[in-house]
Amino acid sequence: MESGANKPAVTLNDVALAAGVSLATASRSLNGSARKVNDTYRLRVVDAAQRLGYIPNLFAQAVAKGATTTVALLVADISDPYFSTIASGVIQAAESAGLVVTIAVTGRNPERELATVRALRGQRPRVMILAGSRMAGSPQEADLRKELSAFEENGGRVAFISQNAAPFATVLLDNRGGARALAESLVELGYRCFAVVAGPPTIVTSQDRLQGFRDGLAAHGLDLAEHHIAHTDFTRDGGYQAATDLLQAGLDDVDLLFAVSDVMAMGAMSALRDAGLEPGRDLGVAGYDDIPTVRDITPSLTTVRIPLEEVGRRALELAFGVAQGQDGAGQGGSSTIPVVTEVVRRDSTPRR
Amino acid sequence: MESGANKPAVTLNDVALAAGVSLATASRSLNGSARKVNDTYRLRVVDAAQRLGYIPNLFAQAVAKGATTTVALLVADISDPYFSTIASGVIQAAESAGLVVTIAVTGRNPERELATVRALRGQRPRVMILAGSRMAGSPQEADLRKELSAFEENGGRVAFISQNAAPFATVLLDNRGGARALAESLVELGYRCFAVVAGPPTIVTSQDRLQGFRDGLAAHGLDLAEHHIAHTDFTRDGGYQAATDLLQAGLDDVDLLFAVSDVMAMGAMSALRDAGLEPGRDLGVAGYDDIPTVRDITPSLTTVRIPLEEVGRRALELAFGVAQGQDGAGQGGSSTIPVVTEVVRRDSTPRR
DNA sequence: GACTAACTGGGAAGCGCTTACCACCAGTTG
DNA sequence: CAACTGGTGGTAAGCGCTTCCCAGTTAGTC
Repeated sequence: MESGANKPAVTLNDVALAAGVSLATASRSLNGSARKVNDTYRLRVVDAAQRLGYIPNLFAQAVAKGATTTVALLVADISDPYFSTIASGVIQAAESAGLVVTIAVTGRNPERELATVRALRGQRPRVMILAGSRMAGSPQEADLRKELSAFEENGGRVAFISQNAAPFATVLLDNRGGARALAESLVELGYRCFAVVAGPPTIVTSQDRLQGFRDGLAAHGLDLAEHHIAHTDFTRDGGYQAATDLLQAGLDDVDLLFAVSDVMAMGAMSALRDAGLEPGRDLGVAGYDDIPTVRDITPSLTTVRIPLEEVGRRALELAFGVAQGQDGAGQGGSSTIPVVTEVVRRDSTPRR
Repeated sequence: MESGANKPAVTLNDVALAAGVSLATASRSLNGSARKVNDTYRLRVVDAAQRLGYIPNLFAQAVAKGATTTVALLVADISDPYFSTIASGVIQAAESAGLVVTIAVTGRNPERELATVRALRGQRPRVMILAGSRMAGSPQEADLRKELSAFEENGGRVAFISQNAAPFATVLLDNRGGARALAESLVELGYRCFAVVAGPPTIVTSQDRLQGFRDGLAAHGLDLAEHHIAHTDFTRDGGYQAATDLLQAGLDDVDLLFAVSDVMAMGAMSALRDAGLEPGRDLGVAGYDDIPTVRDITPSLTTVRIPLEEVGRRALELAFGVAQGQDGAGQGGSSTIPVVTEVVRRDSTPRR
């Protein structure tokens, strides 16, 4: 049954016919071709296209030109403000460059990520941007790398948003440095005993932030007790759960709780409250990322600011970036843009 | 200079050659074609594809088949949790159906929206989902409608996520009813004098929520004073600004502030605080949407729950939905799915 | 004024893939 | 055993578009 009546879409051919010119001329008139077309013809074509409601078939163009206008973005979870803010930046930059963005979700699952990259390759995007990918020692890591290299060899560009991703262009997030700076500034505020809500041990982002935090404490001769670290999902609920666990295990002497992401920090704060502790008053709390909402919560959250939208924009620019010298064999170039990270002190960490 | 060295991607032809079969056989072996292929051949092809790292070119497939596997999603602002949560739902549903999602941002600008729909049409997506679109009396409205109808006539499907969008399939958000229910439950809690942070007057969503709220009050013989309504952007900053303005104009007798979206409510709460008022204690506050964060803020926000992820999923299902009877001329069918909306009472509105 | 140069249409090949359509080969069947 | 089926490869014609290449025209040049 279906809906029937599918009037096929208007094609360039229809336009050429209507304008009484050849296909070639029509094509040349409608998109910035190098070739000039007599104004008389051009106008006739443009007019016909207008009248018929012609819309060029991007796919056909892509096939004919052998190049697309697509940018693929892989994120762990688009409903997470961290990623959606980055996505916003990518989309902004892409749209202003006339590119279309395709978003895929990997759910922080290496297997899924690999599969997604494969599938996305079928779209022959100009650029693939991977955010929230870890390149940790997962078994799929090598495959991923191979897949991406192959993609680059076919002329694609890859950009990571990450703390390090050796052979690919990367917008470098200095998670370790940021966490370290945070730790130091907390110590300076008078905090002395810390607990951490960390992500899954395999996630490099979490590892780095944890390690950086440790480094910062160590610089002041302070230590982070192993039993004051809880590993959990990189989500609000994970944060809640981990904080609850920590609380149960005993947090008596702890005066500051650091969650390795803002989203987790928010969950943790709720857990504290549910346990009768007031964040900021009974216990300092700090996060990481500076997602938009955390300045509006109470107490406003001390965190490490990453200019997320900018990161998204930069990633795209980087991918198209400077001619990478290093020509010859694939290896698009492992250029890198560092991103300035900054500790933002708010009400959740009053001076002690 | 560029990067040179672009080993062209492996094509089906290469695979066919390597497997020593014809192009047709290769094609038939690699994707569920109706035709059967001798196992001997099939395995040879599959094996060759594997070895060469063949990845089918989606665009070429699309051109050849005349049908794509793309879903286009238009949102006002992807970094807004409202939209990113919906997007998450759409992406989930799409991926499990083997479809790829393309996201475009309209910034709540009708002109941009129209342009985007046009551009997206070039992708010949199977479905276009429009969220946060208003179909209010904007001058572009007719054009949009025409564009979308044309899209449907060419075999595309359109789904709106909205409060009403006459000629297209719609996941119906009962903004009016939700706001009305909210108002009534607030009255029941003892609130008597209200102020509203509304969106731009042209946005239907805002109009409806405002009107519904009014209706709810009216049902109890209460009124909403004109000077207790502030119109502003549909953003956190808009909410902050509007609340500040209201405060300045005098809010003495008001005991509840309703913001027509949670994001705005969050901004408004910050404004209240900055003015020395404690939300929930000095003044009740309510929002709309139930975005994930609002249960974690303090005080947790009373709001109207929309199952956003589900809405996204539903939108996609609806678009593919039931054979729409109504065949014949275009008009994919203006079927509709209502979404259950529910008042969630939290700490920002203690009983008075 | 003959000859070259510079333009600009159009024809047609081809991008990577699907899918009629045809051919061929067993395997029936009376 | 001839005519006939059903099944399965291959051939080739597209899908909508770009672009190479050729040819015709006009403009320049000595």
